Amino acid sequence: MNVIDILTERGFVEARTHQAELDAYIQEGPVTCYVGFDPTASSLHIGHLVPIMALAHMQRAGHRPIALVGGGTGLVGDPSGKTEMRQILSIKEIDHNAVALKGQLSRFIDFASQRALLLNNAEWLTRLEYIPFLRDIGRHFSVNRMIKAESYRMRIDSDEGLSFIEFNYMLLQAYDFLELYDRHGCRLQMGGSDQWGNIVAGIDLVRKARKQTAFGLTFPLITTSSGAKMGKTAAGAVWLDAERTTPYGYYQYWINTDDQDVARFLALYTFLPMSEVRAVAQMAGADLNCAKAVLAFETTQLVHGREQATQAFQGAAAMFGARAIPADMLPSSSIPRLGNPSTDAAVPQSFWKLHDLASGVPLFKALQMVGLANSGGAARRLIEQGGAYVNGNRVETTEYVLTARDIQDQEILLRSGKKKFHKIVFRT
RNA sequence: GGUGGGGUUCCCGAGCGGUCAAAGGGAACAGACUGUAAAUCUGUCGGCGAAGCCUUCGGAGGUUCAAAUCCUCCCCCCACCA
Repeated sequence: MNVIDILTERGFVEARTHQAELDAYIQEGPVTCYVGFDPTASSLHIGHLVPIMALAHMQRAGHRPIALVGGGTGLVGDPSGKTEMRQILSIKEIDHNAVALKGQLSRFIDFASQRALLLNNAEWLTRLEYIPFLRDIGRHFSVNRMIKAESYRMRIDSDEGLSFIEFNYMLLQAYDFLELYDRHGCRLQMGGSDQWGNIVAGIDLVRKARKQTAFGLTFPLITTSSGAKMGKTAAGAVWLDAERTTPYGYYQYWINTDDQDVARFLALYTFLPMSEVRAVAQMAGADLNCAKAVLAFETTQLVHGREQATQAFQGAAAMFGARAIPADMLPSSSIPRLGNPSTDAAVPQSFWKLHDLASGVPLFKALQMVGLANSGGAARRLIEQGGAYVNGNRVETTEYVLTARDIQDQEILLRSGKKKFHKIVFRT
């Protein structure tokens, strides 16, 4: 089974060019492939996981992945599939972001001793000179063809239109491919399905400029069964950066996976063997919930490490009830299975002093302070609708005032709705 | 540069002098049902210690007892023309 087969089996492949030739090329021996990441934020989010995992699978199969941080292309902004023009970032912001992305990618891919490369296309793109670029690269591109590209169509048809700077994006990405071919013999580019046009443009450029065949592979856009884009919540994206999304929050995102998505996500977002993952597709009810715990644990562990994942798992047990994971459930997972202490260390918390409570704090105000409600009005509504709890007891009146009597074991546990908890810890 | 059409609360989108904190839908939140799932039904959905008041309809002025709605200037977007 070659790596393309593995990726296909696990649900990573939407489309690919030159199917037979690509297979033959992969069989020949270790290859070099790349995926680009635009540094539009200082953290990657769940939406980036598919390409990251794909690169990790490539490395595990003995190939050499290149993670290309788009320090140069980020200056231009990819319009592919976007309905609105991207905010153009400053060079300083992009450099800062590029550094942050490198750190996050390193958790999934081993960049030691050239086993994988981490490059920044600012290295070559920012040095380009306009006229030579037009003459050497630009002449290979047909505008007639470009404007027909699916990736541009949305914008060309839209009210907002497409600016010239964005129109150039395709050339720059194609040029990246050529550059990586020249420098590192890279002949395979992978990317999201919205990247198809850009990838094909690069393949064409390598063929025209170097008379060589290059390959492309795209990933499907992952949506949840309910149709939502992966990793989007009301609060925004789910980030890999622990400062933006806590490990507990990250774990919670995954454990709330739709029933129908569990097996698919285990295949995509963990390294658990497919023989075990397939069994999950038959599960329902309690078993399936255990599988969700495994999914949440494994994904959290990948990003935040074992200790943080364990704390998130135990925190969930403390809040929602412990759950024994059967030994034969996804046996390759290293999730703790027996005698789990349920510690709530990972549960969102804040620290108060006893005298903060001296004259009592109205509950609606506390809910707001702690972040369980966005405003006093929202907090009042929450209480009115019966969604506010203190130490597990539903609060009946908006007039409720927290006092020292509510403290249990140095803590007050607040809860909003069924699953949002916050712990106030009292220190003298 | 000319002509025409636009910019409304998180998003889409009605409103076109008072009854507008602004219809409807989506998202979101809460309740019921459950399994920290989905679907469904119900309620909520600018801010304020909740009384009434305050701030919102691209920006700045103006008319009026009263402006998201009328007028002036400006900014931005789109279409067609040049």
